[in-house]
Amino acid sequence: MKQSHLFYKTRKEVPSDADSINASYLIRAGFVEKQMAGAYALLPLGLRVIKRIQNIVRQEMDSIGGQELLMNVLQPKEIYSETGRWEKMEEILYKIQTQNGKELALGPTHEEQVVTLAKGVISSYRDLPKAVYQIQTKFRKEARAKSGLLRGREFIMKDMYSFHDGEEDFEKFYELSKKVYLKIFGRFGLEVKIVEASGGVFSEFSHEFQLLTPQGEDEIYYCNKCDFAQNKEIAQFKAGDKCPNCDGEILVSNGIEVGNIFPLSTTFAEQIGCKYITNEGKEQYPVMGCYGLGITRCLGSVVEIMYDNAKNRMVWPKEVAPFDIHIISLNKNDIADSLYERLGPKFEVLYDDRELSAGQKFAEADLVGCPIRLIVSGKSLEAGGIEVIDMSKNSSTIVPIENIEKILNE
RNA sequence: CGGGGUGUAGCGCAGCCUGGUAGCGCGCAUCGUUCGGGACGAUGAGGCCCGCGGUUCAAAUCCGCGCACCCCGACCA
Repeated sequence: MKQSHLFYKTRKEVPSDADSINASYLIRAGFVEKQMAGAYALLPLGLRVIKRIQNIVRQEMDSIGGQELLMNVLQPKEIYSETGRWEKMEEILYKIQTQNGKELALGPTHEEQVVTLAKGVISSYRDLPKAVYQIQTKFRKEARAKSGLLRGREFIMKDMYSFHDGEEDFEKFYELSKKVYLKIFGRFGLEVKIVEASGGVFSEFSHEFQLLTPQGEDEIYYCNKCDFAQNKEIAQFKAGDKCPNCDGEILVSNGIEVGNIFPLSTTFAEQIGCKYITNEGKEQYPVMGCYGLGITRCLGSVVEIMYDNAKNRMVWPKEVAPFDIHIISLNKNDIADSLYERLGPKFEVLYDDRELSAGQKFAEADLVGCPIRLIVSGKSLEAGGIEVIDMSKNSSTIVPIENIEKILNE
């Protein structure tokens, strides 16, 4: 992508209604634009990061047997009739009507629909286990949207639902999902903690994936030695208490909930009447789990952790960067053009082909935040080639033009 | 939902108290000089002053009612 064509504009000043580091940065750098409280448009740069996040999630969900499908944003009131959640989730549901007065909600989550779909698919223990997921925009009527992309009224979420023949099989899958979630967040460059939490309107308990950071809204109590961690909602501790599982000490931190998984038992299946015949010929309800992961929230979280506010500089983790490589030519020259032609097909490349001052190009490049920067200038050519900067290490080397691919592939 | 604050050019703001030609910075356009860390000069374009109603010869400015946004709470997969 030539930067002169890119649909974006960086800003020197942040809109005064930006309420968080992630919103300030993402707007300033031209990744998102705010439509209203809790609703952000993804501009090309932001969407590139989102797509990479989504693809990592897809890969990992597929790796444990998940199958992608896409359910509906429009949910007729009737699908809630057996679960009673039309009333229970009253405060969160955006309700609308068709031209005939039929009542609908904009989907905040999809247990009702997925179980209804499963009724048509699962009739024997031979049909189990099954796991389906979708990546979709969800709508929740937040009383107070805030923290930029971290708490929106409209946000992209991955939600997976699994169906099992018995608790034992469910538990195996549930534990597997924890591992794969940690792997996913690791690929985003995020170190998260698994935290015990309440189940809300879903189940008795749940597990949250919390990114410990002062910017988070949640309060987490965790052990400094072992894996013990609980959400404030259920924690009976205070800072300095002894860990119940080892001789460690309980610490407190804020956290951003980037994922949340719930054991649903057979509750929804029973309510909606989804059953199958076991290998002993008996009717049984499948044991279910649901597995949420906030896609747009992850975008915001990566920024909260990685953005250097003092230097106005971002370095995206390699796997989610909007572009792999940023070519910056400081003087209009054919060498940079041909380098772009060469690398373009092999990498995701952003090429700053504009005629601007070096300072302005560098300042904007710091905002875009590509992990690798290639500088083509009179100075670099005199020194023998292209300057290659690994932004995460801040290391710079001059590489002869013909060796560029070799270096980049390392 | 309760308390507080703010709405003026694409963005950041001043002007409002004390009514009288709508301003500054960034960004944008043209020209020239610059050219390895958001350069400089000159010229120029760009406005439903949040909306509706009221007071007044005259309203961005005063009064009333809405709406939106932000902050602090309450709530929250």
